[in-house]
Amino acid sequence: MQKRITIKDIAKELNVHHSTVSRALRNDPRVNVATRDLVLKYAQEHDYQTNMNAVQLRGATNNTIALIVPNINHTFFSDIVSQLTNIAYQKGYILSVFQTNEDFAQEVGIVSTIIRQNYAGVVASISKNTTNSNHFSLLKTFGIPLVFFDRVCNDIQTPKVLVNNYDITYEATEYLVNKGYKRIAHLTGPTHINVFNDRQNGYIDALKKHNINYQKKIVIADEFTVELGKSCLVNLLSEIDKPDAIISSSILLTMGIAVQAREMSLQIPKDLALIGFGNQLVSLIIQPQLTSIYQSELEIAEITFELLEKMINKEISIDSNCTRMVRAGIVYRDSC
Amino acid sequence: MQKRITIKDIAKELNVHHSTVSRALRNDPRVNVATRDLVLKYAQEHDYQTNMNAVQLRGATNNTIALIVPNINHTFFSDIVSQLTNIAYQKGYILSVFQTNEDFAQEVGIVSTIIRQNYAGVVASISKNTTNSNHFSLLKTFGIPLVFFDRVCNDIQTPKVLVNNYDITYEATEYLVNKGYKRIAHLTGPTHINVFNDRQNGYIDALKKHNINYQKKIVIADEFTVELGKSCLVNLLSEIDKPDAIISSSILLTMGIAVQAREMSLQIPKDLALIGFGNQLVSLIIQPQLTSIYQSELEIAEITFELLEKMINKEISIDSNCTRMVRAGIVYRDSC
DNA sequence: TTTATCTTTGCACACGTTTGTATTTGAAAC
DNA sequence: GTTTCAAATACAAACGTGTGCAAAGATAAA
Repeated sequence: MQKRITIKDIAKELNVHHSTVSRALRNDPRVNVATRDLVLKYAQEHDYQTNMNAVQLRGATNNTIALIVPNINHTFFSDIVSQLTNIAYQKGYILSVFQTNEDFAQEVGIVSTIIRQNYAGVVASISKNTTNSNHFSLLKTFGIPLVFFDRVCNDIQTPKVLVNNYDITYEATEYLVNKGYKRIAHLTGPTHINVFNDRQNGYIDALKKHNINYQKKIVIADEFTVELGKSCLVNLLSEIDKPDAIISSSILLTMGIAVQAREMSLQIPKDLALIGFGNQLVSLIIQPQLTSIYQSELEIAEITFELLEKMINKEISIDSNCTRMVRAGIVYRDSC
Repeated sequence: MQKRITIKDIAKELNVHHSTVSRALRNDPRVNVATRDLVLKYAQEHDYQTNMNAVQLRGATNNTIALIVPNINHTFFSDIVSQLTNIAYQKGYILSVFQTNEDFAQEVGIVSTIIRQNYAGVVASISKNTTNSNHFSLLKTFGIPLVFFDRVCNDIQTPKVLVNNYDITYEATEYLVNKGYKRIAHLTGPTHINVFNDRQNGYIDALKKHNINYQKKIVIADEFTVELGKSCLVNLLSEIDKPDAIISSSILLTMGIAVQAREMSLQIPKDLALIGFGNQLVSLIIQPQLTSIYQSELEIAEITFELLEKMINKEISIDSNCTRMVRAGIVYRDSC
């Protein structure tokens, strides 16, 4: 392992001052073309790589954007990662992804790391166990642009990209009601997260509007797995007034329900209607194909990046509180 | 946005020298307990965050490990990400994930970024379009530990964690032969990648051993999508000697085949046997459930991290060329 | 030849932190 | 009161790069 080559090494070798080398490397017009080419050639041949720590120490920023997600395993988030990676790359940035694993302590640690390095900006969707937002406001304190998407901290003034979860759940519920289902259950996540709270309210309000008094059937799942989906269905069916339809907030829970229904020889949609958030491959693979709620990960990524880039370029303030809404939609298939 | 607080700010405020503050923050015994507590208290209250650029400029390394993957969307890789994130966190590191999107230029850019910052180490699986490994050897030049997993560059001396693709594909092929299938096709990826090359060789050798002369039915897919899987099956079935079994190298291709078969009213496994790499949720959801080849992402992640950590701690050389093999297995279900 | 103007290069300091060495302080020993 | 020693703190240099300013060198105008 050889020592890292620096601007001073090049300068010494070429008998010029290191400031000349510095300028040459950045195509400063103040340096003679001949010497510039000489420097560039030497740098190229000797694999010179800028030491960004030195550059950033002088106040410059990274060309790296940090993306914080709860769980990269969930299709929604991995799709966001993919889209955002591409957009960022096209715009000259590099995207660096961090997974909190739904763990508050890890989230705090990650934000801390991001602050200690000089990232250009941060895109985040918070963990289920995030109890306070001090670490995120710290980002703002240090002047690092922050955009939330999907799961957000409401008590912090920063741009947010949301999905119209209330509306779409209202619509989905109403759709089931109009199809004749009366005992509609809702399987969702912890309601201290805006996403699940909005969905629950949409569900409740839709039932209210249609004077259906079945609103107690809300099951809060603390984790999203197929197993939990299966046991949820078992529990729901063991009660006196079994549901005849379920709106599920997670694709894995939905799959659990579908699999369990199959194992119990329940017919979908005859015995049980099913409509789930997340329009992924499995929704098409499973029989019957599932009526699903889709969200455009591309659109979310685009808007999120657009806001972040504007913050980085000081076109909008770091304290801006603008909220952008992305519309979800329903893909009608055979499970209702 | 307030100015970032530094060690010197604290020093000035507390009327001590900044070197004392520096020592206090790192619990150096040479500083008085009283002043230490004073410093720590002040730092805490004013949200002091170490400027890692300054620290790293002096030669120190990050506590961050970079993970480079072709595509975070593929379950195999997102599982690796999850596992590796957890392991790294437990060991006091933070994992930062980069997606190359199977693009060589992006891969080069990412490696360059990693070098310019001072990452503690790199874990990588190369892109499909990686034509040379200069950028990776540059990592070694700069003394940054590198471990390859799954898809590797063979021409570079560094630890590698591989899956026994040859053996398992041989085994899978033999299994189909023993089940009575004679016209076994193989749907796989570009064979300049070790993974697909190994699988293809396992397939070919198994057929050879059993004197089956059907080895021309190898289809190289340049991308892994459901759509391509579907069209591949259409093409294969349009030929004279149609296959009666397929070994597929990608879960998405496998799904495409299964969906197309369903649409053409082909019975699996009666009309067509199917065995695919990747044992994921969809393999269980689809009917009939698929016989699949699984690889332990946890085991791969563990071994990879173990090797990387040893390199970081100088327990093994940065030029070590050790190769560790992880065993894949077959889950027997209903598609053969 | 002298003066003015422009091009090119060199110099020195700053960024925030760490660390070896020097200095100060205070107390104990003589 | 002076010396000795240890504890605590201050000083200074270094890491690699960028940049305002000064200086030198070259060219053109007078």
